[in-house]
Amino acid sequence: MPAPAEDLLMKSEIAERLRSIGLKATPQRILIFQEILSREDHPTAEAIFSAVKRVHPTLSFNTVYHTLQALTEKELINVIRPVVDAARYDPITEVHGHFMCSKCKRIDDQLLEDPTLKQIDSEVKASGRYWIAQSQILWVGLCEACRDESSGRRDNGAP
Amino acid sequence: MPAPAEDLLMKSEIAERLRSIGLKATPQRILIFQEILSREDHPTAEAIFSAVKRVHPTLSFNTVYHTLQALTEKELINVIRPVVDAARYDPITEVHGHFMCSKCKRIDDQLLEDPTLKQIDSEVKASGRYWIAQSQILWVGLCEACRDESSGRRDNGAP
DNA sequence: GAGTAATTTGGAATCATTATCAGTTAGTAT
DNA sequence: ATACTAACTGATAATGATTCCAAATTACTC
Repeated sequence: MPAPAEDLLMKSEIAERLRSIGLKATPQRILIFQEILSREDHPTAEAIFSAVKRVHPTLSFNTVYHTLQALTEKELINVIRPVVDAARYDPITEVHGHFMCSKCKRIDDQLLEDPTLKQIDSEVKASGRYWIAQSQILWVGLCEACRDESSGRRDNGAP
Repeated sequence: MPAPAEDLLMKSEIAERLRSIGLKATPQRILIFQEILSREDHPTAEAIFSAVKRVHPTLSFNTVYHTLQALTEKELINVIRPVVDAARYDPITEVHGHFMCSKCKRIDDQLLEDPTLKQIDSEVKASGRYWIAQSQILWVGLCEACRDESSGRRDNGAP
């Protein structure tokens, strides 16, 4: 069973996408971008680094950082800054919320059915008082598994 | 002209509030809590530290951190983790959004007139899949002043 | 194919935050 | 009032994430 076409962009397509926004299509960048696009688990820079390093052993951590910065700046990916822990990266660039479990550090997408989030976002953007580059909506707490596990005690995710 | 009563809690009231949630009312904590309550500029731990240090010179940075953690945990204050930079603290604990200028680092409250934010928040909380401890809604971009200043160039607040 | 500006790399530096631990203190019981 | 104890403070050190630096390399343009 072949992977759905939209799930996996070919290297050449990714290269083209990088060039189109004025970034050089280096092998490192292509691999890093491909890695992010293939994941739904909101990986950290560290996680992306170790995944890509497996196929490109000379990759430096610094390159991952720079690439993530560049991609974020060009709005090809989205960055999440959780209340605790390192930044996470997300291939979905349209406005949506996230839930982070402060215990297991998992981040889930929080795609509400109704379009309220998007409405609020465009409302603020339309207010014109600011030029908005990024929106982040984040809930922090305990996921079902961690909540059951630690019944009684509560970790509220304070810094 | 005396300061409005609600603007400035007396030391004894603050002490009482600390004790009521099981925290010792030490002079350091009272001063730190008082400082946060008096400010609307979402100060960093560092900023709180240097303000309180002026009236209590032996205060350590560590104590500020611990106190902020304790107050956040008990939900007496709110913590904001911006996309860039250090954590900010906010005396307003009810759900509201924030806007952060990625250039001058200022954070403004984003109190939308309609109750949509609160609605979304209770919706997610009510969904029951998670135990929510904290909600954070953050827009990052350029404030009016910084936008005008840097006409043409755009800083999108990437990490 | 050569030139050039962007990119990669590794190491070191910085910044925010957390841990350790001995000494001190607030709140309580005597 | 005094003593007790758990909680708190403060100095220092450690950690973890992110950024800076400068030299070597490489993708893209002509």
